[in-house]
Amino acid sequence: MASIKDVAKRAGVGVGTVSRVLTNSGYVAAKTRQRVEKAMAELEYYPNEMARNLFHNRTNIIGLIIPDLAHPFFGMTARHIEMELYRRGFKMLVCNTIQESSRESEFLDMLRCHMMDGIIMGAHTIEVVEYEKVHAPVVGFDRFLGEGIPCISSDHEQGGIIAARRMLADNRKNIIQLVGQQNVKSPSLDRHESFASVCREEGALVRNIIMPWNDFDFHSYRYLAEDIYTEYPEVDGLFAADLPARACLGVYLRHGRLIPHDMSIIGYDGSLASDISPFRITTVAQQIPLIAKRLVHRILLLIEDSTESGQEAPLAVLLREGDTTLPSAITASLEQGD
Amino acid sequence: MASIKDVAKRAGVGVGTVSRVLTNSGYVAAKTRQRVEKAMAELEYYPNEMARNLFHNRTNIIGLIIPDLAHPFFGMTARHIEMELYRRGFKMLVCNTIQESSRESEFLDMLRCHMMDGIIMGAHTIEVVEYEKVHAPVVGFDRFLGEGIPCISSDHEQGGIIAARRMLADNRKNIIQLVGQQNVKSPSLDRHESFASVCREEGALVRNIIMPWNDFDFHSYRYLAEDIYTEYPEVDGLFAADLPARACLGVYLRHGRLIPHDMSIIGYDGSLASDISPFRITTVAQQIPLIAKRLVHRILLLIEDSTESGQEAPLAVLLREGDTTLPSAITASLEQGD
DNA sequence: ATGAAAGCGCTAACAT
DNA sequence: ATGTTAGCGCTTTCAT
Repeated sequence: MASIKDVAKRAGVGVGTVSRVLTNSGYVAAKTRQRVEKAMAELEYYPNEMARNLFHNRTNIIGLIIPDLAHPFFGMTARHIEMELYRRGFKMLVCNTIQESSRESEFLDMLRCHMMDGIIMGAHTIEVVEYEKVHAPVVGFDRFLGEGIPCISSDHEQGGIIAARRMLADNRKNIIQLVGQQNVKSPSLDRHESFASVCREEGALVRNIIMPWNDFDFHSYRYLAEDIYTEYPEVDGLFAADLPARACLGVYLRHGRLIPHDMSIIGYDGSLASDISPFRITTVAQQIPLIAKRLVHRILLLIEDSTESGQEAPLAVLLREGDTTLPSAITASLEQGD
Repeated sequence: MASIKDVAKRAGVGVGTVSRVLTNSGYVAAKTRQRVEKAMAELEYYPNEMARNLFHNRTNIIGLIIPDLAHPFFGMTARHIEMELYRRGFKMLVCNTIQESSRESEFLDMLRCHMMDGIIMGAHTIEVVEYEKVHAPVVGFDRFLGEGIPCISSDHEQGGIIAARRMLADNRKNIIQLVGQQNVKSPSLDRHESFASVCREEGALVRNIIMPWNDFDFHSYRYLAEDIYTEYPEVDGLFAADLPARACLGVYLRHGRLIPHDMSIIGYDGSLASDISPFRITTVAQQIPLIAKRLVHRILLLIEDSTESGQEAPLAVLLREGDTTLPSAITASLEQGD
């Protein structure tokens, strides 16, 4: 592999000159530049990034820690983050934690080792304490990492309210809400409280069911849905993340429930899992491209100026109508006091 | 940030000694080691990976180029590749090409710049020629990159045959097959030929419909499915990748077709998109974890010894029964000459 | 305008 | 057993 020295020798100049044409800095005579460029081409020279990184103390790599790339929501988020990073001249290194907190820790160590310039942290595994000690750029994605650490997330409280209103518009009274494990402090949990309280204010019954695991195996969701059906066949409203919502949809349908006539199902996230056929799930959609943009914006800001701080307003979520809530005509008539 | 020099100074030793305790090599007295370790702890020292990389001429980073992380098949594949790489002490840098060939090229340049130790190439954008000139470890995922470059893929020819047999077992005669754009040479295209020829041997009619784009927008699939229904309402068999298969499922159902009674649908890939509720799609599943293992194995082999070559046998695919083909009892009776 | 040289942080060979 | 030193390939002063 040709190095800068080889190029310099071949062009009959010093390495400094080669470096100057490489970086387009300082003075270099037009014909010297030509000679250097010719030498580069002939040697198929590519500047060694590792050496440059060492010098600049920067890799232009951002780490992304998420639970699981195979989950539709995280896959889509990762995709948008990568595109946004690319637009800004950065690359993305991914870490799937798959529920192993050791992985999260090791990835953090890589940050301390200057392997990455910063980390976007979207998994829900280890303790928050660790992060306060990492003296390097970190931004949380749906996760509170400590006082000084920015956190980007959707307005989940509003999300719960939107879901509740939609549920009430369908006149549902006997509602189940599926709640994920709460091992860490995440703003996304806010939706459960706001959902329940809005529903209850209107006199509906809301039961919270905690999902016992934390991985994203669709089969587990199916079993859970089956259990729920067995225990609560009379339920008329269900609020859950897109994937478990879909599992419930399948089970209740199979047991003969007419959806949306007998029962409304509202998903959360707005991932591909809600938008697929047959039966689009009515869902509270997060604005994934926007989330990605904010995350990237924030982490790069932090890299430029590590004193940057300050939280920002959560991002709006949007109700997306599907086939699992009553068509608007019916809903409207209900509201007029059906 | 503390460097090795700081540690050496604080421990009252030379940098060589510090390096020796760091790498566990050479001789170092027990109590010297202790002093060094104490100094490291006090300074919160983390060895600088960039410097190490420069010295070893290795980053332990593997690049993954794929069309789109948000696509269920690629998201799942990326997840397994990352896990496998991690197990072997490597990290994964991702590039979504999103149909932009410039992205593929730029990523390739990063390989030449020693930013990565190797690349797993699974996108379908630029010309093959470029790859023959990259003098660095590359392995293709479902893509032929040239003579010397290993390619890992499923046995797609067999996949087509399996799908065809299953279709025929349901006694289907009027079949549509959805075919992706063929901008590059990919073994995955083999399934279309084998599928069609097996079906035709048995006297079934097979129409190929080329999908006009190359991105993975579910809405586009839905429109296409609608067009297909309009033009071919009488079709009784459909073979397509999981996502378009699902789009067709939705459209045909909505138009009142009974599935699987009136019509069989067989997907391809075995991604989450086939396994979700309601209606599991009968699909020819690729063994994604195994593919990931092979890809990683291959690329690491190539890194150890760049003369490594030789193709390997394609990976078996598995039929996974779902709700879009006839239940086996009915199928069996058909086979006995119903 | 250009060459020489110092240094980024680390490792490994070479002294002692 | 340990300190010293020469690179790894690049960038950036600092002379000239």
